[in-house]
Amino acid sequence: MVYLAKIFKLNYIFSMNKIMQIYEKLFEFYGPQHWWPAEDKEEIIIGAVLTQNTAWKNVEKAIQNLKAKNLCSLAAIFEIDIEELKDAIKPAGFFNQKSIYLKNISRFFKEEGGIEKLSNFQTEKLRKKLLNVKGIGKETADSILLYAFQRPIFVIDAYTKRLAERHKLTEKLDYDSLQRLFTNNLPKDHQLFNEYHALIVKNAKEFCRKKPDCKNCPLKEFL
DNA sequence: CACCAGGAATGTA
DNA sequence: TACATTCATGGT
Repeated sequence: MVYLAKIFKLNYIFSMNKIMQIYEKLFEFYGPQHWWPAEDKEEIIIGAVLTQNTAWKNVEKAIQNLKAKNLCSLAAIFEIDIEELKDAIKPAGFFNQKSIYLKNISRFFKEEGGIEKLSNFQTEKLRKKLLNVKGIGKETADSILLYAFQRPIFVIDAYTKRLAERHKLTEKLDYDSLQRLFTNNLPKDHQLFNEYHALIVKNAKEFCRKKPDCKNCPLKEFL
């Protein structure tokens, strides 16, 4: 029974919790989101840093600048002069810090022998290694784990927090509590976690930014 | 003009 | 542990 429930497309057979119901509603409304929007895993990792507290639109410009200079890889970022790196990522903001963060991450992957080697580590071990890199916090680490390494780790962001708040999914709104909430109420499926987080972002951008438009939101019935 | 965006590090009590 | 501050560009 529990095993069958892991096949999330059949989960409706069993009693669906609120977390799962919200996912079903979002997926029904928006369909698959095809995240992470990037050509390869290294671009995901780079984008994960660039998007820290930054509109994705600006990250896209920075990524394009990097690609135009053949800098959109960890090896290239490791080698390039940091001032030139700053110049390329400038549209994404916080370029003084992010240039250092990207250098740190590129050095980390170099020292660890690349993505292939790191793929051999268990998820929790890999997560701790990522968190040791200055510039990678919980959300960035989890984004990399989920979208680049395909690990079943649920990403919590400001949108997820606001969703849990508005729909009264829980009392405790800190990162770890929210992550446990979603993890404990969903089948541990990386593809499901992938879509769910992307759908939360999609929905927030469409109905919650600026003037909240709750009457047309697919989640209005859960308020 | 103010406010926010797919956060994290650092400092304070 | 629990908040407050700082970082910076570009869109609304």
